[in-house]
Amino acid sequence: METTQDIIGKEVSESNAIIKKIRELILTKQLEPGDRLPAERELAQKFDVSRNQLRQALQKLEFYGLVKKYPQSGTRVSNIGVTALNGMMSDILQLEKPDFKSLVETRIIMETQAVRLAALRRTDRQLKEIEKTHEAYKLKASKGKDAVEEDLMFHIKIAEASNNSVLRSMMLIITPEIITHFIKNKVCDKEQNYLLVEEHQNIVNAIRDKDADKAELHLRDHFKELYKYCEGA
Amino acid sequence: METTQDIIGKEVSESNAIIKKIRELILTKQLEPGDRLPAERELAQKFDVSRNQLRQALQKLEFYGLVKKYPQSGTRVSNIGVTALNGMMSDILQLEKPDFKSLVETRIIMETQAVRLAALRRTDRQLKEIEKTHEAYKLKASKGKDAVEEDLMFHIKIAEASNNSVLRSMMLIITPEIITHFIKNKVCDKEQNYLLVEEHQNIVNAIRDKDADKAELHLRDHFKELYKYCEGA
DNA sequence: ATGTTTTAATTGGTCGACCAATTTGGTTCT
DNA sequence: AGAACCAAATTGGTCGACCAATTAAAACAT
Repeated sequence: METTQDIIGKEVSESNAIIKKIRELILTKQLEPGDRLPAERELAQKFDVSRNQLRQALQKLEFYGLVKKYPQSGTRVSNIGVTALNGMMSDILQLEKPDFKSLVETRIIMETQAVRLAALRRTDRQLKEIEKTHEAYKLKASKGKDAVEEDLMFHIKIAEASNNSVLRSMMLIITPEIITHFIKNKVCDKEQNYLLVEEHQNIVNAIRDKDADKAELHLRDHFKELYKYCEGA
Repeated sequence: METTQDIIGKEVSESNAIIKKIRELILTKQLEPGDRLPAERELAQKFDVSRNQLRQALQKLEFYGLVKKYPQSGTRVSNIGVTALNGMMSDILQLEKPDFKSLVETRIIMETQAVRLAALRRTDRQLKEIEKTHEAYKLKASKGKDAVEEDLMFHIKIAEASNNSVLRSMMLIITPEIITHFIKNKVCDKEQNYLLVEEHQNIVNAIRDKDADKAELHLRDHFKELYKYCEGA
């Protein structure tokens, strides 16, 4: 990240330099999938960097699942083959800060499916949660106030009800950035709030009735404006 | 994250305890959105934990965009409202290790859309990349070898060609876990490889022709088996 | 009074030393 | 010879001290 990708910031370039060196070790067969990496102190010295910098690089690699640390034992290269390791490391080195359009686009993609799953799999408990956040949104909106966060929480609860842990995590990751952008740019059109409330209600009803098609339909409807905005951004 | 979520492992419970305390500060208005957090040393002492443990918790919060660090200056709570902060923190505390079914399901969701975008937006350069990885896959498969990683790299290149940075990042995050699982469980059915090669070729062709519908169709076809497997898992 | 410069205190980041768990090789006992 | 065990060395994790950048207040000049 910032937020999503790099976690750190200042020393990201240093991290990347270290990752490049590790990739080189793999490409030259000095290090193979499944191998134990040299000890952190040793590697740090070999690369002529501080152990902290090395650890940050390893953390990034672990985040992307390319290495796995075993406390008090060692760090192992994931056993996923040289091709994948090399390819993914190269990809990671090129990661860029996510643009807002991509963010929204991805959110729409994930959520149109999440809402289907939610309709099919939601528990009663989860339905109640959704209804609760919907009530909170209605309340705020009826007062003519900004309700961006309540809106997003509503959608997060839907992702939760999809009972897909990965989908849920990913919604969590991208949501704050979207909220921030909305608040910054004052996108929230308060006049339309009464309309959005109705759309939310339609979605809630569809999920209650376990009607996946209807749920997806209403969600797409709900996202029409957002999609337009996102295209323009 | 164990890979995706938690980054650390051992002290994850300690991190969560700290996050709970921070959430409490927010709920009791001792800390409001946009505020500067107390200094790390100060907070650590207040919570009676080491500064390291506190920093790990903050790192997790920053990853999810709930907090932003400003070097040599301070850490600020994201300006996204109490409702969202409280809700998301509670969600983060409940994050679980992703199950394989969710992983594959999410991958299918993302990629069926990614392939559409790739067909529409791919550059010539990206088309070439896709073809290159396809060739690598063909080669390996024709030798009757496992080609799980080459397969996944092919799909990663498609995600790249979607020119959606978020989609790309997320594919990168979930791919290694999928590869690992496949290799472990020897899912790779070598006999079907020639079939998969043809399916890949169809997808490549559709992307080359910039035919989004056809691309999606062939991808869905390609995923049929995978989907069945995932349902059973 | 006001605007500018200096200075002291506070910040998150970094470093090297230390810790406990794990591994490993040798030693001993059977 | 083989198995069980123990101790020394190696591991990633943790801690407290230090660093440079930032900030805010105090001192000064106008």
